[in-house]
Amino acid sequence: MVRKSATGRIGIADVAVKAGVSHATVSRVMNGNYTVDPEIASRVRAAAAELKYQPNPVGRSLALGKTDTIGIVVPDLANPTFQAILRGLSRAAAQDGYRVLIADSFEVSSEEAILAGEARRRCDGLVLCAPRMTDAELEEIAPSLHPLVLINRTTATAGVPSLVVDYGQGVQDLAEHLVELGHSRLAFLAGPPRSASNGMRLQGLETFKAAHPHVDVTMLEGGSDFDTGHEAVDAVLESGATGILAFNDLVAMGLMSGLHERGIDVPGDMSVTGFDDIPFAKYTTPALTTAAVPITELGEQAWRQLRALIRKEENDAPGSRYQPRLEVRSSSGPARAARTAVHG
Amino acid sequence: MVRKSATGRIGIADVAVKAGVSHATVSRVMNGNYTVDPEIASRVRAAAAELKYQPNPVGRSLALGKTDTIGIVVPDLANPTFQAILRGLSRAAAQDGYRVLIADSFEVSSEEAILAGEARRRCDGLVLCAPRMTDAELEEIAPSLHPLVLINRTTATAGVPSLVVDYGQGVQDLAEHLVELGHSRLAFLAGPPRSASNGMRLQGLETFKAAHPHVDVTMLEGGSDFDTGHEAVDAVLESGATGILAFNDLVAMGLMSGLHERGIDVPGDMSVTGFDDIPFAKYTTPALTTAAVPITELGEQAWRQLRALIRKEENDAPGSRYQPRLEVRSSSGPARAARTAVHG
DNA sequence: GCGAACCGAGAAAACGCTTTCTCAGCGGTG
DNA sequence: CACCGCTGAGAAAGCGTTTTCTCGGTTCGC
Repeated sequence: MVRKSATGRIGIADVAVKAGVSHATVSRVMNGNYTVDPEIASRVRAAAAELKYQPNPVGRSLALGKTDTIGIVVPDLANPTFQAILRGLSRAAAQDGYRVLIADSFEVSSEEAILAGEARRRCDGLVLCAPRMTDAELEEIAPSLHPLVLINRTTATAGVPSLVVDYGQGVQDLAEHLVELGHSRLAFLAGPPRSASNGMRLQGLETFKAAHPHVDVTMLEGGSDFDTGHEAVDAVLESGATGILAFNDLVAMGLMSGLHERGIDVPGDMSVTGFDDIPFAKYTTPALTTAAVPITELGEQAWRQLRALIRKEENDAPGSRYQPRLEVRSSSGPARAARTAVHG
Repeated sequence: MVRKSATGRIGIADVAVKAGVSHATVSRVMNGNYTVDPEIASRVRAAAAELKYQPNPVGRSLALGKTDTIGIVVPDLANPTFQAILRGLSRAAAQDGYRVLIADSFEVSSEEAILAGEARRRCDGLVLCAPRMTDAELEEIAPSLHPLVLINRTTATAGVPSLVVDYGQGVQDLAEHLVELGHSRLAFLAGPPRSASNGMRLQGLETFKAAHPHVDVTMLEGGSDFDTGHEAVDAVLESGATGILAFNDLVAMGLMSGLHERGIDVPGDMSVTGFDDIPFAKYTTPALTTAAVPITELGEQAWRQLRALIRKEENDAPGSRYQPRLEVRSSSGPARAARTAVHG
């Protein structure tokens, strides 16, 4: 009997009729506008409660010009790193009454820009993790995406904060660690060729090589998941390296699993390091030496920055750089020669 | 110069002016309504392209009464199981042009209903994973949430498909497996007390106990994460059990890590099983024996069911039941006594 | 050659809400 | 007692679309 015509749901008009006031007044009451007579206000509230009225968010959004929703574009929802960013973001945003719309580009770089645009139009702001997109493309779409926060990328576009993890430094720390353990032949099991964070790692390795001319660093092609690591066993063995820097923890885990199948002992015969310190890294056997990134915090921070943009606040910290922390566990150990020396 | 007044973005009106037609005609062209003169249509398209016009989804949603978005409520975004459901759902929905809005209830049961309602109002449909909500509460809100798909719960409300994993059967299979290995003292490291899926496991165990009166099954309190498992080491040891059924893989991993610290050999001294077969289960050491659930597929299926509801199609399969598949790996092995017997 | 059916496009209504505008009604003041 | 300012609530104008309604202009049939 209270059913409204079109949508079948109860609207502001129904409450207005029931309370014997105009719908404008209902709106005022619902939004805590205190210019309404207390007596009428309570009558409206009673009517709303009785009808279980809940304002339609779409109508509200149109009128207010905001959706109380933010979007996030990720390249792969199966990757624990992005899951953690999403979690941190979602949690922080929820505390301020915002919801999160997700868009997974499934590692297809051509989708990234389109998804970003679509998501942005439905939301009040966007967090973009688009490692495959070219710089030129990013530069082109960034202005239309504002308010925008970038993860692991930077742009010349003004007013776009960047949250970037210093992968270069992290990989250097890991390499230093392996060298200190006596490894002189390293191999880097790279990530996806056009990935931005892979580029940062490569740069870090260049710096490292310059500082350690006597250390041999082989570059191996790779990817970003378990399987990549697992399939890389042959290439890794061929390289003759005894210290392996895997693109990330997933790749490292895949590699360790493959090495195990071949009967190669980690860290006895070979040391393996990962990157990210995903929650599972400490539960592998041997526990994975890695570079820990405060990734959930990064998601939270992304929300802070985005919120500042949405509220048009002065943002004193337009972006930040995260230093990975070396997490030494048991997947890395003394190199064969060094170990023999110690034992002898 | 082309900037519109209020929102600052280009609207249909700008295109209309530029093309010298009414905004109704622009709308017709944009929606592929062929009652428009081809010459005019191309003029409109040119204007739209030049202005980079993109229809405002909020306005569209209001007019069309749909948002092309679905919502999902999960109890914990940190849990790989829900991450996998989300991924499968998101992927399947994306293929049909739908986006996913997420709502994390952070295991707070009182939030589940509220979040569900809020999310639903912004979307065309909802997938609900609300293990803590009481049956009564679920029954009460279900009608207002339609189109709705439930995960691991059922309801008497008509037209609400349920996708449920047969945890009862799974835990029975695991218990049988342990018994076959010679274990006669088992312990169940339970999940969150009010969790629906925990209840299903308990029921399964009752059935198991009835069939195996000679087997001793100790019930231990627990939770659903790493830490729970890690902290349960003492209780597990006290129970005297040699075969441990952990609530899920996360708990099993935490437990194994704790046992390892105590120098207890798995599976030599004790067998441990998990549940879910999360991607990391096969990379633990020893690799985890578990009950595999086709969880990504479950997310996909949730979308299928929801889509049928949204499109008001006849739905011949209102819900389905998933049988876990026993995945025997190396965390389970012969019981001490049995093993000795074998060796002797 | 005239009315009927038709076609294409503008005008206007609708979607559900917020907010400005407007105007009764009231109390206070000179 | 007339005027003014103020309060509180209804009317109406958006917000940006889609879609129905309407109507001038053709075209067709007889």
